[in-house]
Amino acid sequence: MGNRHTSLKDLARELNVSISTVSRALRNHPDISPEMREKVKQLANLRKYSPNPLAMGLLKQETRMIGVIVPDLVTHFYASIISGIESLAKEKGYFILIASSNESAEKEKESIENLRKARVEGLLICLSQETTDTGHFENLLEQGIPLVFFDRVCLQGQIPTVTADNAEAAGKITRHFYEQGYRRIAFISGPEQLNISRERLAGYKAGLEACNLPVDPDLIERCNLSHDSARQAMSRLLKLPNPPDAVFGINDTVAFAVMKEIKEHGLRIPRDMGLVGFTDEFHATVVEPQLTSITHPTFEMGRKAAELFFDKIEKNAPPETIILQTKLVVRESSAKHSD
Amino acid sequence: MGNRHTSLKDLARELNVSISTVSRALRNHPDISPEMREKVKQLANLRKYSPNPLAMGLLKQETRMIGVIVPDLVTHFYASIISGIESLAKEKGYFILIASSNESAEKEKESIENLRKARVEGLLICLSQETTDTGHFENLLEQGIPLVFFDRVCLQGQIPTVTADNAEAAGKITRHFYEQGYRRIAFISGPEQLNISRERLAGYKAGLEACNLPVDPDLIERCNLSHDSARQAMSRLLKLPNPPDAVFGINDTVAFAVMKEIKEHGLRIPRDMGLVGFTDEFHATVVEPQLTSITHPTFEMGRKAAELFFDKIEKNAPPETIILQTKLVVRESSAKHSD
DNA sequence: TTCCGTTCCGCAAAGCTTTGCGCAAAGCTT
DNA sequence: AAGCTTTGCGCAAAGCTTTGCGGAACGGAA
Repeated sequence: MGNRHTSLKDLARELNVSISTVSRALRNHPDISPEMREKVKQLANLRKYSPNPLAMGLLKQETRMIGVIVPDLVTHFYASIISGIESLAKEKGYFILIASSNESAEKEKESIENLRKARVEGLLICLSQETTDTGHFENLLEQGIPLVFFDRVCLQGQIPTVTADNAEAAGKITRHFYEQGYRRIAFISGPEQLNISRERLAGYKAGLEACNLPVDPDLIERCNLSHDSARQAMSRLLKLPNPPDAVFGINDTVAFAVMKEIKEHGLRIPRDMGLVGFTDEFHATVVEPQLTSITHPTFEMGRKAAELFFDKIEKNAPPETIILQTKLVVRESSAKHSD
Repeated sequence: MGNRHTSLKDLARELNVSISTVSRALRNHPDISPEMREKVKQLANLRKYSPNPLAMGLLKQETRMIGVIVPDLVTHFYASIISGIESLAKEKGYFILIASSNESAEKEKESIENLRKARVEGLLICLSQETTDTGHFENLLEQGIPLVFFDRVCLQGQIPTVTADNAEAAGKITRHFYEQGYRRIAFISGPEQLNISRERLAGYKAGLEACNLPVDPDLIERCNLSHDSARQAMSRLLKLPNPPDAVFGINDTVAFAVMKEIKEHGLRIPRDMGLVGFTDEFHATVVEPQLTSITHPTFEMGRKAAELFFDKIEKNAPPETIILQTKLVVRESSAKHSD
């Protein structure tokens, strides 16, 4: 193979000194004479020595790996969050192990176990859509495993979390619709157990109230966040005797699916139907009409989540709840008055 | 902390037997009596014992980790490939460590070093756009580190690779344009050092020839695969005295950027300008008009790349070159005759 | 010359697992 | 009853690193 890395032992043998001497020389221990130190360092460079992280891990009882679990890997939203996590992890000399739950509570549990078996030092998790039982998280807590939730969270107060200001954002959207002249504003939400569903729904209702609009249960739809399910939800809205004139979707996927359904139904956006989504920068500008949306600070969300993790393991900081502010970026899909 | 995992030693102490007995009992070694085996297994279950991968790695000289380097993390294309890699890795009990080169040759090198330091057993790489020097890859080869390239490759023959059939795909696109009645077909390519640029360019030219169209150098543009650079390339094409009536972009990002530029220029797709991209399923249907495109089998590409890696480490298979067939999916953006 | 203090380095343990070998006790044969 | 095999388990090494402690050699001082 030749595949073997050079070890301290190799260097020691070649220099005819003991392993401890080599180790100390490389770490600038004062017990080692300057000449010896230089000799060792030179050879180490030549042989491209780098300490074996397995041995170090065993010794120090740390793996410098953290586990990240997201509902899926292929959505830009999560990819971007992961990117943020990775940026801080890299600075700290940590690697991240990524697993996807595929929105399944079962797979989420499985991934947690796998990552634990791999000896990650902590877990950063975005809940799967299905997750209702929080027992496995409480288990982790009891075992003292650092845990951070982002975007979709639970057990707030006990566990550090970072989310967007969902209620405020949903309120912004509703008021924006109102200002643009829309009066029957619908909301396509997600599963009730998700905090993002609940918070955005609450913000939506608060927004309606602020505008003196009634809350019409007919205008509140649910879907399971899949493309098809979102289209069906929109389809139901369109079949209403008194259909909405504006709708906002709870996330990227939903917004795009809704857009398609509206178009196929022969309605024009924004003239016949206003549309606003929750998404990150990238996708919103690709579609036509460009999507007015709440832009998530995804990269920052990831980075903050990582920060919370390191705060925990470095300073044993108490669980903090970070709420990131969002921006309503007005584009074409809600500009009723501009066309 | 309590954060410690139970070890064989813990089990051994609790059962008043030796560590080796515990180890053998768990591995069903015949030397151990059935009663002892059961007793050990029960306690192991109770204490949730799982072997320490660091210790195992040290012993067996394997980490069960593989490194993956992609040009970026946030593009659906790579995310989907990674998803494919992960699916096989998971089956084989391997974890993947993901790094992004950000299209920089420097960062690519850096990532390789980092992953090597982390003791990955092999590397699956999609070249950065900048990479011209292949020295560091040859180094890996000499050291006997399993290496697989996907999508953007080099050193073919020496290293296992999996790519799309780029030339054939580009030919298909060109002929499709011709059949739709387009006659001045432009191609926006990427950096010359990338095989995907060269192969698609070759296929483009061959396609023109097959249709008895001349190869006009004016119609061949290059960009650095960024959004802005692609738009500028398209802008140059539009300013030509004799501009194209169809264009195909070398990848997702380019295709979308081109689409925007065309629209902002006041041209209609597909009537005034045909457009075809190289992309995966997801994005093509989100934009309007829906994008005719060569769909990459991204997930499969990732999975195949992982297969080649395991072939190498399990059977020491010689470097294979896998070429995946693509599909031309005709949608709206090139349907000149249907509107 | 003897003793003490530096200076510089090696031994060994710990962290966890697997496995070849050795060893004791029990069971069997003659 | 003596000698053999089998059964069931423990010792120790190897894989790699760090670090407390012990120790040799050498210098200087008395």
